[in-house]
Amino acid sequence: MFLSTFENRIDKKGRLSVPAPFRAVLERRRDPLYLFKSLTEPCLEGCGPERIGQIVDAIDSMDSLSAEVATLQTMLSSAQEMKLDGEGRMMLSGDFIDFAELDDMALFAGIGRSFQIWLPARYRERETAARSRARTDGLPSLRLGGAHRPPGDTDGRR
Amino acid sequence: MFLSTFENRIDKKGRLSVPAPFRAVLERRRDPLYLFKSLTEPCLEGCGPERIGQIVDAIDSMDSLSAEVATLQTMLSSAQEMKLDGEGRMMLSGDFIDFAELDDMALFAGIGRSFQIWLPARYRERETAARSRARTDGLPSLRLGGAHRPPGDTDGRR
DNA sequence: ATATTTCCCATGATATCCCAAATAATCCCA
DNA sequence: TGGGATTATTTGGGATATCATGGGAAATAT
Repeated sequence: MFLSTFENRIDKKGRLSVPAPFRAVLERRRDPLYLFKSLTEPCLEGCGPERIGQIVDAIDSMDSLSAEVATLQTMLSSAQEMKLDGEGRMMLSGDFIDFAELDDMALFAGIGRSFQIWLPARYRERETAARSRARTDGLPSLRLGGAHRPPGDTDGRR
Repeated sequence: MFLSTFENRIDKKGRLSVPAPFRAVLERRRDPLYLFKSLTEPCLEGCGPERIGQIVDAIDSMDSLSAEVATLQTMLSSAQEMKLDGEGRMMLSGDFIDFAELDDMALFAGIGRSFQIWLPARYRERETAARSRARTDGLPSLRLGGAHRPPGDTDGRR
């Protein structure tokens, strides 16, 4: 799972360290890292191959003429497999830098099965907005059930 | 179950002992400990992996454009898996310390399936406020044996 | 040839490990 | 029941390892 946030520097050669905990998630499965442009927000998304596969499968199962398919294809066509150097750094293409409007710092935000890369200031704005929404609107309805498991269920989920 | 309150010192390296009874709860299941910033209050929340997994799964099953997803992502992005040293201590990041406005003492308050970490003075304020509310407004309706929530109950608990 | 990328090693900051001291809780026997 | 001993737990500090970062040199491409 990709969790937590990390803020790393983009050096003058354009290199950016992938946070060690995120690398560990990928290396445990010997997975390469893919980055692509978010469809909905000015940030980059990072994930392993299984998520890319899910998108491919979703496209295959849809009407190939639909607008949704065109949208998903946009994600795939922006995706790059990132190669990391010996120290776990990647080089961001100018296209990626421009899209996320990054300058010399990048903020990695883990969201479970994937993570995002943001301009730090922009991420913080968004976080503040989410927190004030949570205070006024309440928390999202999560079926944080737990209460209904039958006795003996030891909950093997991760 | 996480119960009772404990007050421990944050040493100058930023280390904080997790109360032994709380560690016992996690170790019995061989669960790691996760901390994240509360969405609504100036405190940290601690839990095991099952709650994190519920959030991850909820995100995957929701409309990824909704505000609720952004809120849940904020929770995950603030979550960290805490590694404990041989003595059962964790290192609090500066972000966590700032968010909960902790200085050199931290109060752990067990609330069943999770616990909270507060600045001790702030926790006590809150506790007395809650007690006086209970006297003036009456008790919230408690329905023990809660296995019977009707479908659609959104479960505002945290 | 010139610019860019990749590889390699150095460095400082910070987290982790390991052992020891201090404090608090528990036990046991009178 | 009391008090001393034993154990569990918390706290402290030094040594070690990890990680982000920076820069030079080699390799690759333009």
